[in-house]
Amino acid sequence: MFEQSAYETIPLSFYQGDDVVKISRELIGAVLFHDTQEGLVGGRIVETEAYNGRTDKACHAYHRRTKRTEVMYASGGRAYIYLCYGIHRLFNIVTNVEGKADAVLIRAIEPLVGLDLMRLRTGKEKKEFRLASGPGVVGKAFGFSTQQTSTGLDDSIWLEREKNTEAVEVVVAKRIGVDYAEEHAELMWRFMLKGSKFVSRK
DNA sequence: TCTAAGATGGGT
DNA sequence: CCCATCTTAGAA
Repeated sequence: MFEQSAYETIPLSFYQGDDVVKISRELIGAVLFHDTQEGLVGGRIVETEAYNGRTDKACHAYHRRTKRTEVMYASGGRAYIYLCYGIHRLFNIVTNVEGKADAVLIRAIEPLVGLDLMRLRTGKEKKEFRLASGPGVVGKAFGFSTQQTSTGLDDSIWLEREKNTEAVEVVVAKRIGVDYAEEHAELMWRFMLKGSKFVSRK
């Protein structure tokens, strides 16, 4: 469960670090919130992927700077939300300093707050461990829209972490759905909370 | 302008 | 395996 007093909001400075792979790993166990008129939802991040604009063929911003990816070039601590396959809204956290296009894709979440609202958004029959077990359903359960891209993570969308950082066991793996990235598809840049049943299915 | 393809998910 | 669905990037 979520014991509020044991958590603190992650400051924007955290996201401005220069190692997106390290940040991706450190975000495992953090709690993501989204407050809307419909209500508050929140949950523990159990799966992430790192994308690096300068060295990574899988990254949308690899050797290009377009209208869609412009937000990735901003300083860390904003949302990058885009439409995938014309259907899904994928939520990313922009990292690094201005000019460096890095981001962390949030792939799966363990629901903690606002489960009824998540079920309303994703479909009544949803099992709890499938409510946000994939980047597409994370976007759906949390009610993200592409218009929120570039929103700062210090307002209606924010993250919290435990004050006394406990050792979190993290599993490392290849990223999903990036076969087009050739040799970079092999990078072990996906991170999961060890033993979590809330991760995306294979 | 035109078009192919995509950091997916759910159903058959 | 198949397909929904629509923006975006890059080509023409």
